[in-house]
Amino acid sequence: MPPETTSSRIKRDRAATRARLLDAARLRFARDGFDGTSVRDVAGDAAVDPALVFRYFGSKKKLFDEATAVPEPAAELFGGPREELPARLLGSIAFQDWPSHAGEHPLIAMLRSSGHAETRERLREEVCETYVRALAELTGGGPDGDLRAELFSAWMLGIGVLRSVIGTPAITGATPEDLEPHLEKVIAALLERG
Amino acid sequence: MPPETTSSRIKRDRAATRARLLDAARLRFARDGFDGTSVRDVAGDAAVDPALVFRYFGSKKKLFDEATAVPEPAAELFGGPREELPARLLGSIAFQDWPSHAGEHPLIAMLRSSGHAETRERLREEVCETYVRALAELTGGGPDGDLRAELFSAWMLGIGVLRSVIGTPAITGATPEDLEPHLEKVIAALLERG
Amino acid sequence: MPPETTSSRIKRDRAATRARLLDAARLRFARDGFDGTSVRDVAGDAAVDPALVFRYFGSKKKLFDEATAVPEPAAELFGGPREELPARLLGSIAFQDWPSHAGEHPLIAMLRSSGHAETRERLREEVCETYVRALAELTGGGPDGDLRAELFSAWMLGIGVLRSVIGTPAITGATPEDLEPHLEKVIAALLERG
Amino acid sequence: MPPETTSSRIKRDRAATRARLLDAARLRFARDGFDGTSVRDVAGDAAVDPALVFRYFGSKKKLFDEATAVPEPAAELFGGPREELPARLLGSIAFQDWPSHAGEHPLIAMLRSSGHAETRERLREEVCETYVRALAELTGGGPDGDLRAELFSAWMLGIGVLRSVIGTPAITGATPEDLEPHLEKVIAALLERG
DNA sequence: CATGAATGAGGCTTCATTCAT
DNA sequence: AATGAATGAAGCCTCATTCAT
Repeated sequence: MPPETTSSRIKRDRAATRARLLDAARLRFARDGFDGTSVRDVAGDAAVDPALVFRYFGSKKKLFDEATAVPEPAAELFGGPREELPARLLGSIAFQDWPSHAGEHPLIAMLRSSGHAETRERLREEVCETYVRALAELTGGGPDGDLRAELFSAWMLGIGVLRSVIGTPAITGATPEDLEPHLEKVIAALLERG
Repeated sequence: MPPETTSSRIKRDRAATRARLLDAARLRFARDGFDGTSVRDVAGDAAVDPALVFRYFGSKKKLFDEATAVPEPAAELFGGPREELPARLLGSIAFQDWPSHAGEHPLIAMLRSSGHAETRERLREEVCETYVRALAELTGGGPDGDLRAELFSAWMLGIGVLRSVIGTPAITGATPEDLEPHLEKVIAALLERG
Repeated sequence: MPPETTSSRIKRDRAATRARLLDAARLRFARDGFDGTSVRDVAGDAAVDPALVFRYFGSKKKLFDEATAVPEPAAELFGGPREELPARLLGSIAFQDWPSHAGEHPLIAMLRSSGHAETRERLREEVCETYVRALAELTGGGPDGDLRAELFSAWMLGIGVLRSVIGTPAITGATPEDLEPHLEKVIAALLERG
Repeated sequence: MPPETTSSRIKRDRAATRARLLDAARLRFARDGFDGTSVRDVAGDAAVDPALVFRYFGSKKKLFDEATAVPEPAAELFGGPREELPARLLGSIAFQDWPSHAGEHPLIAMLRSSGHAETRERLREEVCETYVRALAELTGGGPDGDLRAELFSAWMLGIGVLRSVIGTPAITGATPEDLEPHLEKVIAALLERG
């Protein structure tokens, strides 16, 4: 019997335990929010003693921060051809499955913890630095370029909220193809130089 | 002193106390969410013993339900000329001051407690029955009329979120006049018969 | 059966419960120090739920502060004839039984929690404002009057420590009469104008 | 490379590590007391894994016992001329810097952990066997020789407490020269044959 | 033998809720 | 019917200590 069998009990492996805690935390925080998640919950999901949360992360808050840290700037998301950026963003927010975040886009999931000021700040930075900044390049940069980029971001975020959180029927049942023609029009209305 | 005076005084007090509790609860729940609000907070704001919350409402949850029950459908909102409906809705979500809800629109405030399934359900009903239904009348009712109405609702809700919760600079600083031209275009893009 | 029988179960009486907690805290803190005492211990001694400690005192620290607050300036202690003051002070520190403080003088008991800076500060104030100040009046006020008053206070405190804390045999077994002649001499050596 | 080199290196390391742990423990226990010191603190100061504390000493308590064991009776302290013994003792308690004990005399430092019965017992032994015994030789051995020796020890200990723990101003600012005349008088009052 | 991952008990504190008066 | 004292569960976190590697 190979020795890995023993070690496959997933025990005594700092990196693995930390990662399991982080995974569990991402899921719980995404689904139930910061207040709705207890350290015991997370530790239980990871099949680990709650004390390890503090050993590895210092506090519930720091675990939350690390678990909800935006992943890589999604290089592929912003890498492709410019004209397709809005479609890719919308797809990422509304249609992509994020198994690590209970299925939702991280931004949408973080809204669930927006009662905490710091979470709001992180949301603002992420929306401004990533979405608005990238979209503003498409607006032709007029005097209201940022406003239009924000308005388009608002639309995408709103779609995400209606689809993932509130669950209105039409948007929830829609496919990317269903949305495509409307996306075109809204792009034309908000993003393209007026 | 006639006995009904006493009893009516008590009755008025009881009703007044209940109302004060509801007002306080609305404010707290809107500002801090369900989890961020304690029964003692609410009772303290109403200058009332916490036990009365249970006497009058049964539980914190039931107080929440009653406090966040959607008010009347805001007759005036839907009463005016049809063409101005989207502008009125957007104004209501993004620009109106709701003193009873810590300044925010009730829908936006309820998002703060969307970790609770029942809150989500109530949000869905409100969005569908009120916003989508009313807007669908403007879409010409094509096969995707509901979808377009939802997409427009998503935009308005997203604007509310970006303005009240996340606080992105351009939308936060915008006036109704700033938004007006964009509103026109998005109406044309989503609501008017394509 | 008189109604007091029911209320003699010592329940539902805010003042009495608070007092019982305070008594239990004084005893525990005196005997085991701040760190050696848990809120559960105190509440257990008072036959009360631990949560009441926080309801009535706010925190363990505040309970400690209130429990170890110096009682009245012991009017009788400083009221009598001046020449007998040292004897009365020594008696109070070394021989008086303080049932509220596990038998020890409060100052001696507080030494057990002197790991906390605030406790040291309170001790300093008490020693300076009460003992040194009163004794300095007996020193003839020479340039080193305060020093001699402190040196005499040190002697009394040391006796208290040896008797109550360390338990050296001769002092522990001594009676006030045994100490009297030595007291006279030390008074002459330290307090009286040299 | 001969094998004993390796084993002796290890042995030296083991001894050195043990010694470093003891030094760190002495310092921490002296400064913060038993309860205020954690095993991790000590191990951290010694730059060593906390588990070694248990491997080398068995428990925190045993580490404490060993770390606070009275050092050698300080031969030099008791070696000089008899008449100067009280002055040397007082200097050792009140003015000597004990870098191994955070600056304080070990007896004073141990008072900080006097909540533990065993610490008190060790304090008693040390005071009796060392101080009282040596001082009793100066009392002329009358019937109350031990009592007078204890009373003088109490004075010294009290001075140490007021100076190092409580920090009363006059004693804290005093130099050995300031104390010298008072020392003479108290020696005459307590130690010399009456 | 040394390392460090893991643990379980216990600490302080808050909260929704119940119960005696 | 109203008050407020009391409660018990749960929350976050720390610590001494053990156990696998």
